[in-house]
Amino acid sequence: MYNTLTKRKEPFRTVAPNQVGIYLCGPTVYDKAHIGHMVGPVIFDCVKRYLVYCGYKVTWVVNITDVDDKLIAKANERGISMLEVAEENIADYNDNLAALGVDQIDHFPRATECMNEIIGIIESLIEQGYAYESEGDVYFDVGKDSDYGKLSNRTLEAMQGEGGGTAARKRGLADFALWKVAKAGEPSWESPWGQGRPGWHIECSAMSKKLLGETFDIHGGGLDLVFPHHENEIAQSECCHGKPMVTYWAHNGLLRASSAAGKVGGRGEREAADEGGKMSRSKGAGGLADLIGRQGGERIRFFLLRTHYRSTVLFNEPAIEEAGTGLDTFYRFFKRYERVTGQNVYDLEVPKTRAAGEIVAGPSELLAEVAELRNKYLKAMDDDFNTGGAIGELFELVRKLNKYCDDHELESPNKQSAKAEPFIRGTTTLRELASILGIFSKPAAAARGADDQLLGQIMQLVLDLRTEARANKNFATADAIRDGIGPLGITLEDRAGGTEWSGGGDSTLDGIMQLLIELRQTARANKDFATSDTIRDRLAELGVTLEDRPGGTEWSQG
RNA sequence: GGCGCCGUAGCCAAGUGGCUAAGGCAUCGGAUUGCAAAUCCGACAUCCCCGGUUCGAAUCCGGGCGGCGCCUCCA
Repeated sequence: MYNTLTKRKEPFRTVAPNQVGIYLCGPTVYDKAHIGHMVGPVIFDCVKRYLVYCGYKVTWVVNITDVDDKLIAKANERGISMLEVAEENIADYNDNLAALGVDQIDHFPRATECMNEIIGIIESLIEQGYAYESEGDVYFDVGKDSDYGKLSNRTLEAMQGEGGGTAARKRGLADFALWKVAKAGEPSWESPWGQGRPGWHIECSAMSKKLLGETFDIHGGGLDLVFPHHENEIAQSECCHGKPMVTYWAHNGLLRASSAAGKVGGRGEREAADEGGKMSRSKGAGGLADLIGRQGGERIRFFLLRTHYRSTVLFNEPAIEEAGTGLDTFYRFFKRYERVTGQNVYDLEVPKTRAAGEIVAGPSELLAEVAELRNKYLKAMDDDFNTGGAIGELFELVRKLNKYCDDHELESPNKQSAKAEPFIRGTTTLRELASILGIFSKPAAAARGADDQLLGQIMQLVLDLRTEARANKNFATADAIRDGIGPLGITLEDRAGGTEWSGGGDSTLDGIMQLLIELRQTARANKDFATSDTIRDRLAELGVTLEDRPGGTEWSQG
C-alpha cells in the first residue's frame, strides 16, 4: 500500500491483529456534492470490500463537517439555519453514495455531534503547551511541533500562513485556529474560552480518536487535503497523544475537466463561472444527481475504478459512456448466462472470502484458466489496490467464458449439461471478483425517464409500419398491429391527419417490442427482408438493437 | 519562487529493471448470420526528447520539452 507519509509502497500491517480502521475525510456540506466528491468514497468502498474479503475486520468512518464559515455564509444567504443547510446537503450526499453503490460505511459522525471530544483535545493541547488562547480564539503553535510539515514536505519558512484579519492574534503566521470566537448571530458552543466554534481541522482529530482510537491504520482523502488539512490533523493528534496518528496516509488523485485546466469544482472552474459562466457547470461541478440520472451509478463507479486511484482522472461524459460500452459486454454475458442455465446471474451464491473463492481446478481447462486470471486479479489488488489492472482481468475472464460457451455450444438445446458446470463455476468467480469492486451485485438501474421517451419513438415506428401496410392494402398486418397493442393499454385512433395513440404503462415498452419482433419474424418467414430490415434499422436509429438467436430475438437498449 | 505529480497505440489505460509492453473504446480483416447484431479469431505501440548507469531500461539517474496539482476554501 502506498503511503503519502513515506512516499513509497509498504507492506500492509495493521495496528491490531486482523483489524483495520479507516478514516476518510468526507464533505463539508455547504453545497450539493459534485462527482469529485465521489472518488474517495468509491475507492475506499473497494478498499474495505477487499480487506474484508481478505479476512480483516474493518471499521470505516466517513466524517461530515457540518460547521464551517461557508455553511454559515450559505445559511445567511438563504435565510435558513446552518443545520438546515447541512441536512439538505447530507441527504444529497447520501443519495449519491447510494446510487454509486457505496454502502460499506460504518460511521458517519458529524462535527457538531462531537463538541465534547473537540474541546477535550484543544484543552489537552493547551495544557501541554502546544496551543494558546488569544482573544477567544485558540491557535495551534506550529513552532512547538518539531515534526510539522512531515506529510506535505514543507518547512516552516516556506509557509505563508493564513494572514488576513486574524494574523494579529497569532504568534506565528503559520499557526492555525483550533477554536474560533463566535461573532454575533453565528451558531456557537460553550467552551472554556467562551462561546465559539471549532476550526476546520480539529473535528477530524476528534472524530477519528473517538471512533478509531489514537493510532489507526488508514487515513484517506483527496490529494488536495494533504496540506493544510491533513498536515494539521497530524500535528494536533500527535502532539496531543504523543504517538503516531495513522500508519498509512492514502490520497486519491483529483478529477479534472478534460477541456480546461484545473480540477473539477476547483478554483479555475469557480473563476470561470464568476466571469459569466462560460465554462459549463455540467462539466463536473454540480449536477451530480443529473449525471447519475443520465448515466446510472454503476457506469460512473466503473469509470472511476478503471484508473488507479492515485492518478488524475480526466472527467467528461463521453468517457463515462465509453466505460458504459465496456460494461455492456458484461451485461450481455449475464443474459447469455441466463439463456444457458435458466438461472439469473445475480442469484448466484458468491464466495465472500479469498479462501472460500479458491478454485479447485480439477480436470477442467476452463477452470485452470479462470484460476490463473483470478490470481492475476488478486495480485493487482494486492499491489496498492490496482483496480485498473484488476478490471483488465475481468474482461479477459468474460472472454474466456464466452469462448467456452461458443466452443461447447452451451446455448444449443441438446447441450451436454455436464459441460455447463465449469461455466457456472467460472461465472461464479466473475461475480466474486466483481463484488470486490462493488459491481454486478444487482441489475444496473435503467437511466431515469429514458423509457418514456423511447416508448414515444417506438410507437411512431409502429404507426409508420401500420400506415404503410394500410397503404399497401395489407390489412392483415395493419390489424395485427392494432390488435396487438390494444391489450398493452394503448388505443389507436385513425384520423384524417394521421393516427393518434394514447395510453400505455410501465410494461408497455416491452410489449410493443415483442409485437415488433413478431412482425419482423413474420416478414422474415415470408422472405420479406425489406420489411424486416426496416424494422431493425429504424430501431437501431433509436438505440435499440435486436439480436437473433436460435431461441428467438432479444432486444436491448444501447 | 517553494513542494509534488504526470507524459505508454487515434482515444482511455495497466505494467516501474529481464518471458511475445495487460485490458477497454474506436478502426480494419476473418469465422458465424438471409443481411445484421452479439460472440469468437486476427491486425494495430521500439513506451515525449537527449545523455548516462547496467549484460539488459517504458521502468533507475541527470538534463530538456510539455501537461497538471498544492502552497488560500477544496474530495
